[in-house]
Parts: sequence; C-alpha cells; structure tokens
Amino acid sequence: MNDNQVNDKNYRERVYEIVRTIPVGRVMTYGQIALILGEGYTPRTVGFVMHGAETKETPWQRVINSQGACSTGKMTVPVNLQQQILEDEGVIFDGKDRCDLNVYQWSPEGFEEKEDEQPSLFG
DNA sequence: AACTTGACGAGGG
DNA sequence: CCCCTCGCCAAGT
Repeated sequence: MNDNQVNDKNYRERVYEIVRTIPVGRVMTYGQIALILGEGYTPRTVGFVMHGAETKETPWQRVINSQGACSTGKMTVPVNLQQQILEDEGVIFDGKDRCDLNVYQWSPEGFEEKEDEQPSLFG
C-alpha cells in the first residue's frame, strides 16, 4: 500500500491501456501486466479486471497465463474461444493448448516494468 | 465488518 | 513434467 495506490481509483483503465498496445499475433501474461502496474497489484487482480474488459475496445484474447495457455477454457466451452481467436491471429498452440511465450510474448514500449518499486509482490 | 470467489503465479514434492 | 498448496487482492454478499 502506498500513495500511488490510494490515488489510483482508475487502475482498470491503465490495464486496458496496456492491453491495447499488444499487436495482433502477440500476447502478454497477467503477471507481466501486474509488474508494470506495480503499486501492489497482483496477477489475480489483473485477471479480475480482464473479466470485465470491453471486448470491442480491448484485445482481451491476447492476455494469457504464465504457462502460455488461455485461462478461459472453462467459460468458453464447448470450445476455447480465446485460443481459437489467437490461432486465427497466427499464434501456434501445442497439444496441451500452450503456446511458446519466448516467441509470442510482447513487451510494450513506454510501459517498463517497475522492478525498482517491486519488492516481492509476486505470488 | 467478515467471508467467499476468481480469466493468477511460484515453489515444493 | 504434473499436481497441490499457499499467498495475493479487488469485489460482491
């Protein structure tokens, strides 16, 4: 908890802003976005925010988990819609529904990870 | 105000 | 590698 977090009533917009920078065919992870947000936010919070993302303005499908897999499998049954869309964008998934983050993970410019103010809030 | 939930992630077994 | 446990934190009841 710090001053920034107290004044940040609109952190959701910052999440969406970051997500909108992801190009077609590239992805980011919840944890990666949490690192950029800094200020005590965690991957769980990012996931919660993405749940309410406006699909028309935000490429929600490009945010996946640290294993390179889509976390929406259960809610997009019978088919994983998120993975489907990403495949259409050119992302290749293996037999275990995971893609290679070393290939597709995107690092947005102008949104550096705040490692300095990042003591140990990963979890 | 207390308790539960969830589109997460790291570490240990 | 896979599986389980625990930590995190905003929101809704």
